[in-house]
Amino acid sequence: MSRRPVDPRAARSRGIPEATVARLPVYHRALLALGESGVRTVSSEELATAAGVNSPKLRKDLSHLGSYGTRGVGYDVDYLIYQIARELGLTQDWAVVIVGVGNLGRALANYGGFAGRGFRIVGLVDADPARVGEQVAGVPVTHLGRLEGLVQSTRATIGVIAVPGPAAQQVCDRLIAAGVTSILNFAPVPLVVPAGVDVREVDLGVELQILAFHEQRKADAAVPALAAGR
Amino acid sequence: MSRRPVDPRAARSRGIPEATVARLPVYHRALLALGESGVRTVSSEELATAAGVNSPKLRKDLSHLGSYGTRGVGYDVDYLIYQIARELGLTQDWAVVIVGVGNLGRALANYGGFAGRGFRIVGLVDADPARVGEQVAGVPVTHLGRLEGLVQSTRATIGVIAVPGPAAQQVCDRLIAAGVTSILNFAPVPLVVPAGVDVREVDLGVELQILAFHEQRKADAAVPALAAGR
DNA sequence: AAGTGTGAATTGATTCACAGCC
DNA sequence: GGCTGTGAATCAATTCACACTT
Repeated sequence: MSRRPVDPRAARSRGIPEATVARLPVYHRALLALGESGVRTVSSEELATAAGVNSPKLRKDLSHLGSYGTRGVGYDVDYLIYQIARELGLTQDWAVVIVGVGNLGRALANYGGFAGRGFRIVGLVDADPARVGEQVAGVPVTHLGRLEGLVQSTRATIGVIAVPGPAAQQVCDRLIAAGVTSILNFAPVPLVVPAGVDVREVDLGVELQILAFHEQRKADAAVPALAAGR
Repeated sequence: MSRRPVDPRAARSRGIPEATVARLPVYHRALLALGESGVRTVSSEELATAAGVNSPKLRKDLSHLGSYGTRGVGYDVDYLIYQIARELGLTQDWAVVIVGVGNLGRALANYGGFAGRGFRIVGLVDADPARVGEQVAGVPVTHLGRLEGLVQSTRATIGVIAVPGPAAQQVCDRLIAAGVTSILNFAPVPLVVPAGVDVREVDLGVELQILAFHEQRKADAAVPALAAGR
C-alpha cells in the first residue's frame, strides 16, 4: 500500500496528504454556499469558520494545491472552487452503481449532492425480483444477476454497497471483477480487496459507539464519587 | 479543547488515543462474529485480519485498555468482548432520538446494529404532520414541535440528525437545549456546538469525492502521456 | 494594515523489534 | 516455541509564528 512507486511527474498531486484530501470536499461545499450568497472573496479565517476548521490548517491545506490566494486580500471564491474541483476530479463525470435498494440505497439514490457534482448514478441493483423494474430517483432497478453487464455497459468505476453484511464481500468481488476500482461500503464488515482498489467504509454503528464512549466519559466526570465506586 | 484539566482518577480511560477509540467498535464486532462461529481464543494476528488492520496496531490499541491477553496463547474472545464493551460504554443503555424520517431516517431506524448493542431508539421526529403517528421499526413518529418534550421525557442524550441541510443547525440547537450532549450528523453542513457537546459528521458526498480524487489519480497513472498534455 | 504561504516545532499515530511470560 | 505487551524509532498531521506580498 505504501510501496507504490512514486511517479515524479505526478509529484504535486501525489504529495497531497490524505488528511488534506479528506477536507477538500468540505471546503468545496463551503465555498459553493458562500458563492451562492454572493460572496466574491474570502479570507482564510472566514472560510475556515464556514468549514468548521481553524485557519492555519485551512491555509496549510490550500498551500498543497498551489498559491491561489492573494496576500492582504484573501481567496477569489469562484477561482478556488474551480481549483479544488479540478484537484478532486469533480470536473469530470463519474459513473456510480448502487447495489442494494433498501431504505439506505433509496436514501443514497435521492441524495441531492450526487447529481450535478460530477457523480451520475447509472444503475441500481437489488437481489429482490419484486423491486426490479421499479424506478428510484429516475433510475430503474436491475436484478443482481445482471450486475456485471450493468457495470461493463455503463463503464462504472465507483460502486456503492448498501446490502446486508453477509452479502457485502461477494458483491464487492463481483463489482471489482466487472471493472469497479473504488467502493463506498455501508455494510458493517471490513471488505478485502486487491491492491489498486480503494475502499471507504461508512459505518453507522461505529459512529454511535464512538459517541457512546465520549458520553460515558462525560457521565464519569459528572459523578466522580459514583464512578470510582463502580 | 486540549486544555481540559485531566482528572488523575480517569487517567486510564483519558489516555486512550482517539484513533484507538475509533477502532474499538470494529474489534468488538469482529469478536462478536468470531464468538458466534464458536471461536474461544484468538491471536492478535487472527483478530487483526478479521478487523482489517495489522497486528502490531491491534496489540498497541488493546494495550491501552490493559493486559487482557495471555502470552503464548492469545485473547479469550468473550472476555475481550466484555472489556471492549465496557470501555466503549456499551454495557449501559443509551437513549437515542432520530430527527428526520426520510429514507435515511428510516434506514437508521431499521438498522439492526442499534438495538441490542446498547442503543435504544426512543423517538423519531419529523416536521411533516402527515408522518406523525406513523410507526417505523416499532417507534411512533412525533412532530418536530414536541422535540424538547420528547428528549426530556426520555432522557435521551444522543441525537441523530437526518434532516435537510438548511434545517440541521436549528435542530441541533434545539436538541442541545433539551439536554442532548452527543450528535451524529448526516446533514451536509458543519454544525456549531458549545464545548462539551460531541459531534460526528457522516457525509456521503464527502466520501464519494475522496474516492473520486483517488480514482482520478489512477486514471492519470494509467495514461501518463495524455495526463501531461491536459 | 491585512492576510497569505511556509519553514520550524510540536503533537499524535503507526510501525518496529524484542524483552518477558505462558 | 509462540504470542503478548511495550519502549524506541519513524512517519504523518497539526500548530506556531513570522517573512513576504498587496
